[in-house]
Amino acid sequence: MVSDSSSKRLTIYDLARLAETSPSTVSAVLNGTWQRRRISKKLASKILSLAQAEGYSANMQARALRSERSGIIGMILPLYDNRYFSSIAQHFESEARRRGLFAIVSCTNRDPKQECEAARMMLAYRVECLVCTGATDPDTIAQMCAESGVQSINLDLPGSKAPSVISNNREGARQLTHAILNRLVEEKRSDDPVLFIGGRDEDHNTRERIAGFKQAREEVGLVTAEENILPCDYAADKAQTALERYMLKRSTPPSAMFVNSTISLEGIVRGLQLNGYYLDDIIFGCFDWDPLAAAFHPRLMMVRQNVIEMIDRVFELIDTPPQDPHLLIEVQPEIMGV
Amino acid sequence: MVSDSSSKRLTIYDLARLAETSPSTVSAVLNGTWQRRRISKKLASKILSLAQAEGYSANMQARALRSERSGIIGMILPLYDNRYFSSIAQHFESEARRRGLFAIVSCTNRDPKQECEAARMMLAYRVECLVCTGATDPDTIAQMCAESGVQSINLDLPGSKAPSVISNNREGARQLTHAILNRLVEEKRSDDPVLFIGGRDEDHNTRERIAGFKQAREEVGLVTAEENILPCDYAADKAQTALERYMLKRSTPPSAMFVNSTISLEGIVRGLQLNGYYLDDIIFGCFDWDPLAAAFHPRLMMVRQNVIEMIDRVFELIDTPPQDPHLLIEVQPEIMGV
DNA sequence: CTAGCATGCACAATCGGTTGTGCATAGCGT
DNA sequence: ACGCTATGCACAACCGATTGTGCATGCTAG
Repeated sequence: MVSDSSSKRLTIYDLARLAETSPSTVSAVLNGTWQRRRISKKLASKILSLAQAEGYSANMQARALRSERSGIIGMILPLYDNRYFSSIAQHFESEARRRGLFAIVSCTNRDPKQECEAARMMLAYRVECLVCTGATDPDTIAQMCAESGVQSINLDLPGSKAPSVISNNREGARQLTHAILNRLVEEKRSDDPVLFIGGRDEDHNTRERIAGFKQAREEVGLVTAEENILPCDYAADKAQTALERYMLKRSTPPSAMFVNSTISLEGIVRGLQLNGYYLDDIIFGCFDWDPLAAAFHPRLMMVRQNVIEMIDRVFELIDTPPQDPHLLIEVQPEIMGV
Repeated sequence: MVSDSSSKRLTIYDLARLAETSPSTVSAVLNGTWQRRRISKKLASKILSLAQAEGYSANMQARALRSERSGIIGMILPLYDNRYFSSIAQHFESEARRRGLFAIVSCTNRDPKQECEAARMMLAYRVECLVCTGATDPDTIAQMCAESGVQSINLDLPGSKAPSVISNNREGARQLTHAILNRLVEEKRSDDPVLFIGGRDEDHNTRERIAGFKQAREEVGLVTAEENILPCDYAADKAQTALERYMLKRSTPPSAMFVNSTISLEGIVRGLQLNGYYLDDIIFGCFDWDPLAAAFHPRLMMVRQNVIEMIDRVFELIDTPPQDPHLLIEVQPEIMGV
């Protein structure tokens, strides 16, 4: 490693001087097109070993500028801090890496303005594709991408201007609800009501989950009272107060609850603990997955969305872009702890 | 919005044609140096509104290439999937955004090879600074950065070739241990042993935490037997089997445990549940923070590292790079649930 | 002996910005 | 009327790669 004392980094021009050849030849060798350009094997290996020895690393900005390919793929994400979104980020990254792409992920706090701003930044950095995860307003972003000629894909929440990959929320909710109801039967409490709590009723996923919940109950001959459906938003505090308000009318907590995310579960559990209720007898079904929570509670069943398959589907869409922007791919989640 | 049907994006040359001026003028106006270049206010606002109307967005690759400033700041991270690391990523991102920088975060699975590879990529994209979080081998990366003339900073785990920002692990552990011991006294079980479990004894943080643990016990006149210190690595399975092996000699679980991360806690709780032990009486102190876990267990105390302050310190170091690469900044964590 | 092709490489334009410099014109003082 | 400065902008070089094209040279075939 000769690394100049000058902090300037090596360019193909430096390598060309060192190898006594031309920059274009160095470029061809380093980006693998040298056979097509009929560079001799001898010169090629000379340049390669030189580059190695000197620790050359290509300036991606220059490459991107000239080749019109940034090598970057972007994702916007609501939050990192739950197992679902963080594993989405993680798999997205490693899958991108496997394909020689550099993944950049931006966290937008479920805020449409931040989503737009992040998308604008990503487009400025000339991402080759933008994956829009759990966006509150996916269509605006899809529109921005389309105007820049950049492919976009929706993940977790569907949109109408770009293909979408989501979980089969209805079927997952149906299965989770059946699991809850079976557990009630096993424990001879089949007449007790089940409370659905958490999520937003404007949001596609919540609506589907409510539909699955009702459908499962219908399938065993139960009708669902609207008062037992509480889409009070996701936040822990909202869920906690919603439950407290619900319980004003009754003296005991519901024997079973369908909780629409771990963050809602957090509020609910905290509220019940604070009020001195014994938790272990309550049957929880949570449409989300957190192994630490699952370890703590014996009657907690969880839906684990199939992140690996979802990310695979996303990259398949990237490889062969579909014609239909309404394309909706639903991936089956798994019920844990039944 | 006139957006050409041609998918080509607008450049300063297009804007110059539209505004009947020169590209250099457009550039000066758009990057704010127009006053210094004595462009008339009239022309400036004409160009600005044109850029707005046409939805111009600068090509960051071109800008970075010419100005030698990518506007990118990088971070490598072991994992996303716990509250500590995910909030590090989240605050890093928003703080970077506040400073007009674009954050890119890469997940390296505690694997030195992946860490190196990610650092290489980041350097190829000409990050202006690299923050190295919880790296297994921070010095190698600091070395790579130094050779490229890029500033680097260690976070969470210290290194010797770049300044480091970490939690005050020893003091945090000392306080957590005191909290555990106080609880034992309150519950009249002060003679029961306390088990330290989880972490790696090669790792700086674990060593410090063990030291803090022992120190706290010493301060109340207790000596710590080495058999009660089990740095069995972080993974859930490792912790589970380590605890099971430990319990072969005794019939009941320890009344109190100092658990060195939520991932270890997961294995321990799961193991105890599987073996039918009643958890709620066990006092847990966990050097990590997870509000959902905290909601579930009444006797779980947790250490919440002060991520916001740590990230602030990191950016202060970026703003005014210190001369001494051995600089170690320790941030006080907070004990939750005492 | 020479046309013709393959081989091996160098030249130069280009991507889209940034920035040092230079050149008009206008305004001002004397 | 003349010189001087201030104003307002355009020119062109450059950042570091990629890539179409062209020019020697060597070899083969006729």
